[in-house]
Amino acid sequence: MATVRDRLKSMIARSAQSVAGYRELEAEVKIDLDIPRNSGHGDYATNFAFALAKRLKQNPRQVASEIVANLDDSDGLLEKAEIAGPGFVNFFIRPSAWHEILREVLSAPGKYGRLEAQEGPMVQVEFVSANPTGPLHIGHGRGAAIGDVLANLLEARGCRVQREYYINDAGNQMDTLGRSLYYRYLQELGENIEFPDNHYRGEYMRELAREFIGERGESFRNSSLEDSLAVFTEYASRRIFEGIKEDLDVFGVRFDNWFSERELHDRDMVRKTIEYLRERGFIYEKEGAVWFLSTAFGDEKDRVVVRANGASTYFAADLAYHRNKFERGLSSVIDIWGADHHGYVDRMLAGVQAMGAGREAVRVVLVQLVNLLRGGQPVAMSTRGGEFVTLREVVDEVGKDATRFLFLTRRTDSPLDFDLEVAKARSNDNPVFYVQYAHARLCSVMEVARERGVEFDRDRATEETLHLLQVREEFEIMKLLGEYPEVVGECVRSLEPHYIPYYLHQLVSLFHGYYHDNRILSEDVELTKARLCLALAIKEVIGNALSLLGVTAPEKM
RNA sequence: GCGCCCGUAGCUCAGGUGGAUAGAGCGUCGGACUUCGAAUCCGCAGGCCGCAGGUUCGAAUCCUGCCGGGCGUACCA
Repeated sequence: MATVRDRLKSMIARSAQSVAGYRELEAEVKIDLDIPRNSGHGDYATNFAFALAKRLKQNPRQVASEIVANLDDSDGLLEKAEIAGPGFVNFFIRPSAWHEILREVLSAPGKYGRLEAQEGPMVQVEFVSANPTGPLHIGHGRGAAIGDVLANLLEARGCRVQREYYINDAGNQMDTLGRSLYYRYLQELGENIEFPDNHYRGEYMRELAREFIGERGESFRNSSLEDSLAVFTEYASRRIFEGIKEDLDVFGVRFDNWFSERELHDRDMVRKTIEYLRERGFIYEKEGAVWFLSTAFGDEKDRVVVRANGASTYFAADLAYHRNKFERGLSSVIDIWGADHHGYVDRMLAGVQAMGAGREAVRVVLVQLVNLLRGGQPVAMSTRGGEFVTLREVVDEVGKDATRFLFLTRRTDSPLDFDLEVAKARSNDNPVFYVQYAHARLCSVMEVARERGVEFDRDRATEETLHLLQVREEFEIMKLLGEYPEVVGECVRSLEPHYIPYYLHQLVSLFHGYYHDNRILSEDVELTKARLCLALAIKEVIGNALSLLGVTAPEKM
């Protein structure tokens, strides 16, 4: 069943068919429904007549009146439609239409707001992809939460989704990592050597060195760095990567696929990709290096793929990686990157196009950085520098739910100040608890209803019963429940999850106010049933939305 | 210097592809528990939407230029 909004929208579209000249413009002039701030302007309003009139060079009010005159409301959805001001059309929905929403929410537990799985192409969401050179920090956590939730949202809209993590387990940094462990190893064994600059000096490297000694002994003390580097590199990256997986698990993030950069090199995919691009005319040599002609697709300058010293660049591997995605049959890829990589977007999209994929085959979501604060003071966050707070520490202290909710309550586009002291100290005052409390409260009401022996069948509420819901707040809530699928859809359209937390806050706020002024369980048996339906529907939507966010919906707290 | 993102209430932030009187949370101040959960609710105060132009029936939203922040500008990853 379609939402009230969708039904109204298609009713307008049908009506507009009768406006001369609309058919030619149908694709360009979208029908947009607003919920007016002022309830005197109806339940929904559209400025559609303005847009259409402008294209047709007609009077907006004239167009509006034609649309209104031709509305075919065979379902009886409307109470009335009015033309207002210079050409707005305001729609007043027949109140009983809102009651139908409850039936829809309650008819399929866990399904409301979700679309049936579709056969369309798989969408891949690639996220986190942190180098295995240190534990995940809080910035990775934000990317993890956003990627995970975008994947959930896509699934809710019926997409098949694959979650992938790209492991940068190749290149200089791996050698640096191995050397870092080697030096810490020697230090732990009492050797008086200096730890070199520009290496990974975090405390976790000392711990790894101690564990290495425990497992592998001291025999590497006398072997040269050259001889043992591979051993240290393998050990460090493997152990760190295990830690990353564990941290993600604790944070409630799972992946379908872990893709190794090293594998690309081992299978000679980097060189083959460069040759592939060369055949297509996008590769040339200059100053001893091999260049990719990314300016052909709007990048500001061409990019090196093989350096003069013969080593390929990280970008070359990324080209090979994306080519591999296409070879796997993916036609829709969402890359989630830290905003500090924004300068990288143009060249990557150039590469995508050079490989013959459409520019829209890869969408890049830039997640702004997290400024970690402690009592208002910035905390240094460099992996090599050492002193930083890990995602794990934050999750252990603030909690998975609150951390995720905080990450998701802002546009991905917007930098985030995450103050540890504030997050910890106010943990009971966090917006997430406001929402969770409503859920727990609703569960509690259900429990009391059961104890009192209220007979109530969620699937069998009659129309007459539901129509007992006539309080203003009840209509507001039902109407908002009806908007939920639209909110999920908007998140997917914009690749912005933050609409969900804001929606939840709005819904829960209405509920708390309603709950305060009205008794759900009363002597009036039929009204009680009706209100239990409403309560259950609210609980259902809160639960569904929280599950999309990967936040638990507690029955007690 | 150039490029991308961003300037909205004291603070932290929302404000689909321009819509009617600008919205929350926190904080301040003042109220509401004998009841289904007060981790809640109700109310007051708080705004030249960075500045200046432009586009039009209409601009927080689009364009230009300033001012002020963040990030990026590697033959690093």
